[in-house]
Amino acid sequence: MTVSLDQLQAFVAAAEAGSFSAAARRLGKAQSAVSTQVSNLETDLGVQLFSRATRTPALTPAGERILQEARVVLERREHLIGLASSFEQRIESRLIVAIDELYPEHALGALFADFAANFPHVELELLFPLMEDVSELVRNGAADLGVMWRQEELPVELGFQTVGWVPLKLVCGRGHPLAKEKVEWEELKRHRQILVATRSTSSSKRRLRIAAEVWWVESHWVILEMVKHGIGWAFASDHVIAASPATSDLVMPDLQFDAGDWPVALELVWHKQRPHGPAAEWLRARLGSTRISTAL
Amino acid sequence: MTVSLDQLQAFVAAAEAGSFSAAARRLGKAQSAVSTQVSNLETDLGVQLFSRATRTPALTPAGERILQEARVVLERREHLIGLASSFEQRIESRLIVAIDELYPEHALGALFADFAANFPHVELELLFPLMEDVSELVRNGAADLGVMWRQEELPVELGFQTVGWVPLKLVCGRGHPLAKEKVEWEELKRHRQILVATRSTSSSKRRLRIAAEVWWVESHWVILEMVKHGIGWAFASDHVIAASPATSDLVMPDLQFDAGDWPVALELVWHKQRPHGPAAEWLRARLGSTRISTAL
DNA sequence: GTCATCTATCTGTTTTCCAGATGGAAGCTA
DNA sequence: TAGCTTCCATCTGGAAAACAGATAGATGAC
Repeated sequence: MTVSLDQLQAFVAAAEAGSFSAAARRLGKAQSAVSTQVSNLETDLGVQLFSRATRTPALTPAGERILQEARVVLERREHLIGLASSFEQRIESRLIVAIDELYPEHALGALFADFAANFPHVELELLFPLMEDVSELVRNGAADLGVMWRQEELPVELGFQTVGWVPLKLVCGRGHPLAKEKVEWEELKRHRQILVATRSTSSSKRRLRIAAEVWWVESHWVILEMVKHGIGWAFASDHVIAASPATSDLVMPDLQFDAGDWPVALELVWHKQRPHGPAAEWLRARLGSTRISTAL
Repeated sequence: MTVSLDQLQAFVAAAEAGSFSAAARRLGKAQSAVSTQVSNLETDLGVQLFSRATRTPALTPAGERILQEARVVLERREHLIGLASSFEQRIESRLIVAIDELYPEHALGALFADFAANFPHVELELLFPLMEDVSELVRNGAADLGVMWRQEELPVELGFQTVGWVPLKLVCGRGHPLAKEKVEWEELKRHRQILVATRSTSSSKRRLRIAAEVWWVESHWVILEMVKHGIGWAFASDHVIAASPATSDLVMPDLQFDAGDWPVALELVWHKQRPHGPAAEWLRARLGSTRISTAL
């Protein structure tokens, strides 16, 4: 009896993704590979993990229990790999950090000034990926660290830590129908919402969507321009609003159901398996301890 | 980066066995297979686990740390498999229990009478393996449960639980030089000791050896016969002494350094991975709760 | 110096896993 | 109800990984 980690990984991915096909897409494998791995695991364990009564398999009670244990095994393996990589105590020559544009830039200056003083020879690259999923960049190795919005679920390979909250404000143009007193929830639905476009297929693509009709735009600045021209309404953070030339033409509707601030949690993410050099560790510790203040 | 369980298993086995060759024998694999697995693990982790300065590799400090984590991963996998097998709630048709002869037989009668009443259709086989290692029998599946002496280390696949203590008494013949008053420790060393022979290569082969000169005999009864004839001295348990025809010719030396009883811990062992049916579970619980009394 | 034992490497074979194709079924929509 | 999309299990051919066994060189015990 073997029970390999690949089998457990396929099993956990299938349970979390909801189907073998979705798990295959997540793992970058063929659907038949996932199906076979799960089936082999059931044979090795002598237990049926999924019920095949419906089109997409559903976890059995035994499967629910085994799933918890499988997660633990995979986590212990990640921890072991993380421990191994901590032995490579060499300062990395290059560091790539992906930061969601929602993170207030003013907080970055002092942080990276200290970083430069502490690590004068590290070549730093900061990404502000608007059209890509930060977690995916960290996961596939294109970035060493990431700061992003909280997501419902992260790949098991990623560790995370909340680093603060950023308030979003709902804005529209002066002539927009929402630029009046006493705006109700249903009215938001009826008017076009302009959202940030991403090329990711993750659930983050649909974050903060409220309206039935939406536009997708790949630029915060262009979004505010469109809002100014009354094409629709949008969420934006304070520092983006303050920096926009359209600021004077934007108004915040008088929402009857909310104080007007929508706090969004920002999280630092890293890959558990990837070697953490002293520079990344330093930055991670600082980002983790430098709480973003909602009062700028 | 993969890091498979087979790699971790090879690594742990090598660390515990002291060499790749010994690990290969333990795992039933070719030496080259273990060597390659460990080498691949080092590559995958990016850490050197063994130093190759001497003939047999020695753990590096990083290897020591990783070893602990590897054990945890393997243990979690065993636990998962054990959980899976607990879902097979079917009473087994046959049960094989290996019990070291040191276990007092009088305690077995009532126990198995209850067992027969509770599981009338289970075919029971009791082994009293004198020439074989109980733990090895359980490990390779020749026995479902085992009762044995405590050992320095058990294979990771085995679970264990202390079930009691059995006093051993030191005996010699009436005409033996030790059959006098005030026997010192050094004198035990100088006279031949007769030990139980096993065909196992484990450390249990050397258990309780004190004297420089020893004989190995594959029978408790024959050992007492030889003791009776003054060939040497030996340890024996009360119930073996009481049942031997040589009883009246045996004396217990007047030890100056000890009360005369050498308590030996008996342990119940089982294979974590093997499905535990209700019968085995019942027996395990009873053996675990029925403490052997030193006062018969 | 001899012998036993160990490790790393190599080779050929076996086993395992993979992607892709396919057929059948479930579920959604018009 | 028909058509379409999506999913799963199975099959096939190929690739990759792991294996056992052989071997050379080195270490260590006697």
